Amino acid sequence: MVAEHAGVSIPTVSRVLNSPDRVREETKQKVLDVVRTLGFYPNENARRLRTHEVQAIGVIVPHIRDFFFSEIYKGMSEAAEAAGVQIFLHDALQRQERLYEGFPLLKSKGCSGVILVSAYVSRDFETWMSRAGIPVVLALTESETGAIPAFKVDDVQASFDAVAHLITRGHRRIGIISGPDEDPTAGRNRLQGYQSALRHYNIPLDPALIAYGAFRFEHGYEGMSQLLLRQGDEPLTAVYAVSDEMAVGAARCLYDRGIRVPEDVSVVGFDNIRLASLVTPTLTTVAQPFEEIGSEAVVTLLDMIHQNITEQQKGTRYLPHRIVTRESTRFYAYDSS
Amino acid sequence: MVAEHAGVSIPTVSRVLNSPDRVREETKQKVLDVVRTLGFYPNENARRLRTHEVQAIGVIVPHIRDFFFSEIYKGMSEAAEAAGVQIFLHDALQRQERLYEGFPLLKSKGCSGVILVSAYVSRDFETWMSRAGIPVVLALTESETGAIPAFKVDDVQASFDAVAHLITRGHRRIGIISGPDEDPTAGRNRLQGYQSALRHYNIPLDPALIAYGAFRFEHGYEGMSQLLLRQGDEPLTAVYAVSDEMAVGAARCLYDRGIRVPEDVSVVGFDNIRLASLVTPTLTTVAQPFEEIGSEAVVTLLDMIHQNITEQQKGTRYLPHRIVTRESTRFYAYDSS
DNA sequence: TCCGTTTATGAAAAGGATTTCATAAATTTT
DNA sequence: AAAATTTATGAAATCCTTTTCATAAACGGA
Repeated sequence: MVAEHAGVSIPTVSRVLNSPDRVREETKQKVLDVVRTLGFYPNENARRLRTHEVQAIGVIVPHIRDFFFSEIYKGMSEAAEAAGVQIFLHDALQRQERLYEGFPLLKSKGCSGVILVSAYVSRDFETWMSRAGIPVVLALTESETGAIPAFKVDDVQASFDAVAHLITRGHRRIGIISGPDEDPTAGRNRLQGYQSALRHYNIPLDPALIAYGAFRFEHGYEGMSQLLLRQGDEPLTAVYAVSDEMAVGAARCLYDRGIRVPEDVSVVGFDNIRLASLVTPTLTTVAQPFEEIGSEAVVTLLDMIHQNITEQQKGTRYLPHRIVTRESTRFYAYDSS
Repeated sequence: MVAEHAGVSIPTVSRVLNSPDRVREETKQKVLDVVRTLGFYPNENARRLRTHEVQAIGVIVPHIRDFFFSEIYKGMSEAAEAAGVQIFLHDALQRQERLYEGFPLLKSKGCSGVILVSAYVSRDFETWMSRAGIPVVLALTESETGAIPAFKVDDVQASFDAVAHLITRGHRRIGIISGPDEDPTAGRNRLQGYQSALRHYNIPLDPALIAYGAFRFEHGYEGMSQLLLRQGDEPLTAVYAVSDEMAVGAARCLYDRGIRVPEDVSVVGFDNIRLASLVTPTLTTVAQPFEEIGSEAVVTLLDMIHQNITEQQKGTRYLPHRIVTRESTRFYAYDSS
């Protein structure tokens, strides 16, 4: 080790860096000077080998290009850094098998635990994960059996609130562009919230006003154009898309057909990614607390690792969502003619 | 180490795991059985401490929320994975000192090299980097001295092309919302490209048509509103913003003032991030080959690491840009009155 | 059968920090 | 001023592997 420029022993340097009060002021300064001059940083591997600190956790995302990724990653990386833990990122590149591969891979790289973001967790997937023998926490998704700790918003309630936002502003003919029916989290749950809001306010459900898509711009566009074709005599006055990206796609579809947002049709999205406030009109949407979800997931995972358990807080914890009102929704006044 | 259940020595276990051909079949099986039974994984810290074979490189970004991050990261992670190398990400959270910290930090974590993305590299910064004693490659930026390998587009030429795109479509009064003047890469260079395009086509330079900003939506908005105030008797018919985000901000500013894009004013951006094709009108822009830049940077860095040199390919390599024509620009027909 | 190779394994060193323990120096107590 | 206590520091052990290096066993050739 180089810091013997200071003319002290190795342990003294270590003490200066770790427990500065246990060393004389004079020596401390001398050592710190050298440390600064040489730009010395202790070797993390050696230090962790000795201290048994956890060194890394893994994060698996289905697709790093998803807009919300950088939001949730921020929360995760801050929590990880605070705990002195390194994050290993694994991008599944939208391929299911790469999602699976991630677990043994990250484990072999030295990750003591894994956070799985957003991906749908089937029963099969769940047994696969448990076989990996490594603590897992879910973010933005949950497991069917509820055996794995998960952090997300209450999709049913959030969806209910989004639709209620429209209903309380006078809308009655409200379409939905939902996620894939196979996806329980962002698909079925959000559809269910939509349906129960309509029921709650005594508005008839019209299957023609339901479209499905896979969260992307194109799917929003396509879904919207289907809804327009199927809406029948009584045109819809509002659309709820279960992702901001789809909402923007839907808005574009309306724009292309000369239908104004929000004057003719109101649009609500889901996520509150940055995109929502950059488009024109800015998007009313359901805000997910991405950063908080990310940091909570990390904290919980680290707890699990330290206590050496695989299921400390079994089940899903719901974090608060909120409706962000922007330009894409407005009151609808029924024609009195 | 627990694997002495197998009745062999520690090095033998190590050999079974690392160079299986150097151990007798029988012993190998015995050891592997125990390894599987006990679910043994070698301690990564100890292994890395010994081998130095750390197989990791660091990536420093000024701000992970920048839209282009996920684009360039994709290229980097693919190249890194192909080489069997782990990426350690360091988000500077927009703070200059965290940018600096990144180098010793990543090094101490075992990174054998670092890619610095997008951040402006002053002379001071450059000496700091060299002091870290670790190979560095730049992406989307370059060093003043040109001593560090860098990958980016030719900003001057790209800028020239963007403005030429407008000029050849009949525009004469063209404003620019440039980057900060202190930023040579995306600031001065792009401004210079703008100026030389105007000169090349014999169009008078009007200082009133130059605004500055820091690449974000708000700065685009603000810059645009300044240009509108200053444009004088002969209103501008086109604006070139040196980032897509700023271009979207500028478009919003125009929208708010009832000026139509592209009917009244054409808008060109820079980057071709996904945002550009999601907004309405979709944005004509200068496409940067983010993925390629990312992967090239990784490949070069790995070369440098393996050859144990700090400056294999000194200087900047320019990758091809291209103009992507979308809805935000159109031909301008001069009033013949 | 004996000797030179090759092969399989173990003992010991190395890697770079932290931590324990012992000791020298400084400080306080009596 | 001597004894007792506290404080600052270094020597050596430790963390867990991998990697020489040495040695014993197995093998082949003459």
